[in-house]
Amino acid sequence: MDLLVRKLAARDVVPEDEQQALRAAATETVPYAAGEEVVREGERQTVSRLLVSGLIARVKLLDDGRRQITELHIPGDFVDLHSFLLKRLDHDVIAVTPARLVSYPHEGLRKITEQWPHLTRLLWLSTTLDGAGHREWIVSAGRRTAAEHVGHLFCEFLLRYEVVGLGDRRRCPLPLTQQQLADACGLTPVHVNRVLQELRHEGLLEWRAGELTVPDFDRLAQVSRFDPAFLNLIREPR
Amino acid sequence: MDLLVRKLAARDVVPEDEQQALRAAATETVPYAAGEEVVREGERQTVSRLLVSGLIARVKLLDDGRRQITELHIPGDFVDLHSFLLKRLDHDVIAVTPARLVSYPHEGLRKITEQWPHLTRLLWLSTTLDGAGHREWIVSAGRRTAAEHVGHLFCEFLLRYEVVGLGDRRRCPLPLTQQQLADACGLTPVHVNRVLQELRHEGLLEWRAGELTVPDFDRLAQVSRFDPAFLNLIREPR
DNA sequence: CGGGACCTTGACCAATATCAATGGTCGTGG
DNA sequence: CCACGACCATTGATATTGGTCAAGGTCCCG
Repeated sequence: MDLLVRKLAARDVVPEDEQQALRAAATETVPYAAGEEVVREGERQTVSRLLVSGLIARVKLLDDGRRQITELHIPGDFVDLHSFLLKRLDHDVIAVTPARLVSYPHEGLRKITEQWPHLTRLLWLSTTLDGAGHREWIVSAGRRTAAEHVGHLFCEFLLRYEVVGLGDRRRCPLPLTQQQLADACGLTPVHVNRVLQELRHEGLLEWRAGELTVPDFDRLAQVSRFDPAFLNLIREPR
Repeated sequence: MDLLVRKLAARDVVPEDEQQALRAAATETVPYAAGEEVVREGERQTVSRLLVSGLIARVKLLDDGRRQITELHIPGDFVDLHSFLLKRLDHDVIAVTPARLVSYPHEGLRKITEQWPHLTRLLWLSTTLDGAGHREWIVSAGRRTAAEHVGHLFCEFLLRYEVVGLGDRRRCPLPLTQQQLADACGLTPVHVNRVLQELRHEGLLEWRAGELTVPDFDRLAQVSRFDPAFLNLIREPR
């Protein structure tokens, strides 16, 4: 919850009473094991979930086994706030690492939309930030080279972890396998491996034991054509 | 406006008083010429715009000229409702054909969030539908072949036009150039051309004079691995 | 000590991009 | 009414990126 407030506070003021209203809407905290499914595509949802710890992926599957990760969530992210409105998701949500999620029943979220218009707008904002992230991924998949794509994703991670105070632009957690990174980038694990070697040889990054280290963020950002504008890190009234 | 109601009514009941509240929030209708810019990336917005006629694209540009269309809007779509919350967009919005857009000042939308919680949720829903569309595009760019990608986009168009009553699953407007289609799919115009020939030779589609004709929707959907679930065409309380 | 998951490497291949030309269509002005 | 130019579609030859297949190698954990 605190992490969500930190994330929202990077974009607007979050008054104390709204923070309390949010807190009041939460029910239990549920732990998941690595690889466990949190939400299955198409099933009717009655709660949305906020990630407290761990890493979560939204995964879309094609019938012949092809898979694409469409978003990776870090602590402080609502992993399926959109299920409040969509009711049924178009994708699975799975725990990449062990994770803990706090439930927000839709009933309580509905009450928030009836009593807390500004808080409602902040939650709505949170889903539009997801949308902006999606658009950036479309660009990466459509028009960036494999190396730019991987580098861009890493830059995104560093800044998002920085926002919630769990990393900075030099280092952040990145507990993924190369296979999973490939699924996020729409590449082959073999090719991801080659791209990583290239980036490592150029001294742009290190990635070991689930932790990413980038000695010179600006250089990686430049090589990857990374522009942080899509993160909408501007504090103003919403 | 009627088109927006039709689009929303495909997902929930829209009471008459909410329709009126929406209508009251609109101000003027603005015409745009083909190719004209509607919104420039990064500029502060004070209104959102609903498309009444024509075709609109959201375009992201890289500094070296690469361009990616991240969404195509048909009548009945809010082209930048997300600017109500983001205030500054991460992309340009341009008119592909001559178009007319109705303005909804953010001030009026804010009032809606304060007085019409259910209508607010419907508008929020509308932006999450955009998000679901984005995810499908990520999959297309990352894990579908060029032919599947193009075919998938065409299926999406047919169904979206059907929802607002401006087409059906046999035919719909598609006033794009091959270059623009290439920018939407992250392909080269040359390759898009070859893919189109292939699809045409297999009798899957015709596309002339800005109109798409698909003799057998199910066959194209199957070939393209199209699953309409992401369009969330389910009528239920939100 | 053994097995499994993950990473790495090499050889080869396929999908798509690039480059360069040609031809069609349509609106406009002479 | 015709000629021109602009934009768009098409085609062929060739290049490149990233995929496929297959074989180790490493590391961790039971």
